[in-house]
Amino acid sequence: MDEKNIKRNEMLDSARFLFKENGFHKTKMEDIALRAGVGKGTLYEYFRSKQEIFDEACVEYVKSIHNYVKEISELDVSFKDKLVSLFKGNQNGLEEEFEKNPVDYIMSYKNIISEKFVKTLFEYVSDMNKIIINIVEQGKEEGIVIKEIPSDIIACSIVGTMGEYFKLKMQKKDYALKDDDIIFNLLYNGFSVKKEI
Amino acid sequence: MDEKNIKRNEMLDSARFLFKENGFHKTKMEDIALRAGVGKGTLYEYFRSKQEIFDEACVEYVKSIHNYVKEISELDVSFKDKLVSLFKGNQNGLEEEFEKNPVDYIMSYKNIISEKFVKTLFEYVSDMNKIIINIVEQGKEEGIVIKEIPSDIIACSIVGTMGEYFKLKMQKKDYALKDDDIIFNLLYNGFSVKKEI
Amino acid sequence: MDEKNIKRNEMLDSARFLFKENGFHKTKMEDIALRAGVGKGTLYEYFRSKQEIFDEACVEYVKSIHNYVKEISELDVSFKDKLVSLFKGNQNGLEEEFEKNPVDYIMSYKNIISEKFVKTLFEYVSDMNKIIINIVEQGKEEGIVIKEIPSDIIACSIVGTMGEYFKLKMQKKDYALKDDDIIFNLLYNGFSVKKEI
Amino acid sequence: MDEKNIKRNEMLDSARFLFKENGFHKTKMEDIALRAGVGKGTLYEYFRSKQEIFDEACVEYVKSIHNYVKEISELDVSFKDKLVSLFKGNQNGLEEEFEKNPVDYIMSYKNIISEKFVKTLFEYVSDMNKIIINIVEQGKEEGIVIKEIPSDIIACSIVGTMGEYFKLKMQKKDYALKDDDIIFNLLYNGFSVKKEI
DNA sequence: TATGAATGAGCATTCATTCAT
DNA sequence: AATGAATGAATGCTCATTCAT
Repeated sequence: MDEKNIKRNEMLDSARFLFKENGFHKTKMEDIALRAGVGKGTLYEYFRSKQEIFDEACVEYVKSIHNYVKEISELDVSFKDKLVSLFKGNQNGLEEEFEKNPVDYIMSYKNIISEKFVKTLFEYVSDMNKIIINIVEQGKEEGIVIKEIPSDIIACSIVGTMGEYFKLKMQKKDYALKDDDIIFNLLYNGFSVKKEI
Repeated sequence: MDEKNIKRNEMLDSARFLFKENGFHKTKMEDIALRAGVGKGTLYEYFRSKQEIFDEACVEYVKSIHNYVKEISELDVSFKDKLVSLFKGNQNGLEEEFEKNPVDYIMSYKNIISEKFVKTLFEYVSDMNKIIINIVEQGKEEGIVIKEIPSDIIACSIVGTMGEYFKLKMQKKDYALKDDDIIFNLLYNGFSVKKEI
Repeated sequence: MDEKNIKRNEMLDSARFLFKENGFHKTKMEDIALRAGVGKGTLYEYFRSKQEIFDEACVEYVKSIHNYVKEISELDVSFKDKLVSLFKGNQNGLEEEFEKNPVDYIMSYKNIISEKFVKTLFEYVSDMNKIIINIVEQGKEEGIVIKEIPSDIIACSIVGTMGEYFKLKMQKKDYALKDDDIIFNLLYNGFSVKKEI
Repeated sequence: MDEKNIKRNEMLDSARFLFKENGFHKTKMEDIALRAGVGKGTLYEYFRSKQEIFDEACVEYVKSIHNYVKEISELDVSFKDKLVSLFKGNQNGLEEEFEKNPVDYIMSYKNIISEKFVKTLFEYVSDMNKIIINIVEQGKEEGIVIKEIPSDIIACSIVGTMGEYFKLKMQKKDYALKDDDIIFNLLYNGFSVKKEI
């Protein structure tokens, strides 16, 4: 039965790769089967339809990000360390997964993912938001984050900046590690010139 | 000739609406024609193919954002006012346009948009990035933005935060105008508690 | 009213040229109109349909061959001269018309020409056969053609040889006028070596 | 693999029948499939397109005539016997095949057959001409055919007469076997009255 | 259980024809 | 009378899915 699951995952991996590479409609069941090294009919022994494969692949994707964020949030470390960990995401083999914000990911597939899965996925995303907000609130408790700013807005800033920064990093050839420090400093202190007395 | 262009735009609008609503593959030429109030054949008098309609609609979309940003950048106002204007985008009927970052938009359609148009679109995006960076540099000249932080990283922060904030706003039922102030303050000063002497 | 007929013929000529060049299905009404220098709608002022244009063009073609043969048959000249005239057909601007035997022509279009016109055309062809047979019979009366051979079979030989000879001539670069004599001799005396006494 | 070829041929036969009966454009893929007793999609498992089916059917047709002629030419029999065999073609189930001269056949489809196949077909035809000319030259060697007449012109006469004679035979209800003798005599000795001494 | 040959619903596209100007 | 923009019926082809082996 475990062997069955291994095979299933191989198919799902083929599918994920091809969906990412060529999109849903340009990916044919035959391609998936070929890449997974099985017959076309076999796919239907493990999945009800192409749609189901796609749905599962999507859930898998969003789940992986969710788990990643959840794991970080549950570490017994400081707010700052959690923030750093979140930003390192793309250095752990998850790069390609993180190239797209989960919400944008879902939105771009909203006409392809089965309706009920869209709901599931948004639940994951909503949960992720809560987790991020929890991290922010840990920062407030630690006296690092200003209590007066609503946590959801701070989460916005963190997530948005993080996403754009990822994109920048990916295309930047002269990316330097110190850029990471700069981005943290930016989040902490903003970009305005501080008037010294 | 102008009349011809009006009709053309009506068709393009129908198409845009349906593509946005149902995606490329679920949108049939017949649907587009029906919604535009013309015959199926008429579409082919104005466009070579479904693909061409889609490409044009995409370009139109990215162009509209590009123009919006460009216009703001060319205003004879302060850095701060330009920033404010960028953030108001979604209050001018462009909301639905701005619901997605252009890069994510292009990426989500990268398997559908014709290759040559993907290139065109990325040129627009690249130009938009430059425009935003220019605005940041105006801020530096005005002595408002810290010169030591690379402008592209600041742009990241602005664009990313802006995007996420838009999403938050759209789903927030109790959105208050003061939230706008909060987000600006966040960008300017970050979220860290400032130690007073 | 005569002017009307001139225009009509211009359209028919365009059509004939294009049908011959590209075939029925690759010839669009728009092409015919364009070549005739009129609007697409105008074609429908003069003809009921594309089919009608095609039918008329075909009839015109077969009629032209029929008339050519008929005219020759009615000349007040000897059998031999009539035969020579028939063979000269392709030297009078009718070459391209004669490149195909009318029967083959009709057969190759039997699925395109309207049924009632196929009938008409075969009547023309049948009449042409009779005319050729009449010419052969004139030859018999003149004591030149052997009376014992059925005239229709002789007509076969003349028409078939003539057709193939035309094809040969068209592709032959070193065609010499004396070839014409050879072919006549062949028809008259066959190809067998004659045993002299 | 052989089974696959049998099926393929069944489809090709359906297609050939329908193309012959109704022409290329009036023959729908669905009709071909229906007649072959397979699904529409199956046709595309065996052929790339309707065009490919048509091309193959044409090649098959011209090939069959070519082979027929080639086989006769390679028999170890006299010139006369080869000629007789050629004229019997239509008594061996090839009738319907021979109803049209291959050149006329190709010409009538020149706008439908793929260009590269037209070339292939004309190569077959050209080869057939050479074969016929070889037969004529055998006749010369045997001392039966007059050496002074160019062989290609004699071939013209044979092929042309043969073609027309076939047509006549097909429509003749009172066709008699002795007609065959008459036609041979005609080819050998022509139609002119011979002056006896 | 695994397979891939067979299937046919579904859709983009073409082009003869119409009709308002 | 002449036009050409608008039309939609008609059809080739794709590919997810089935099922006999």
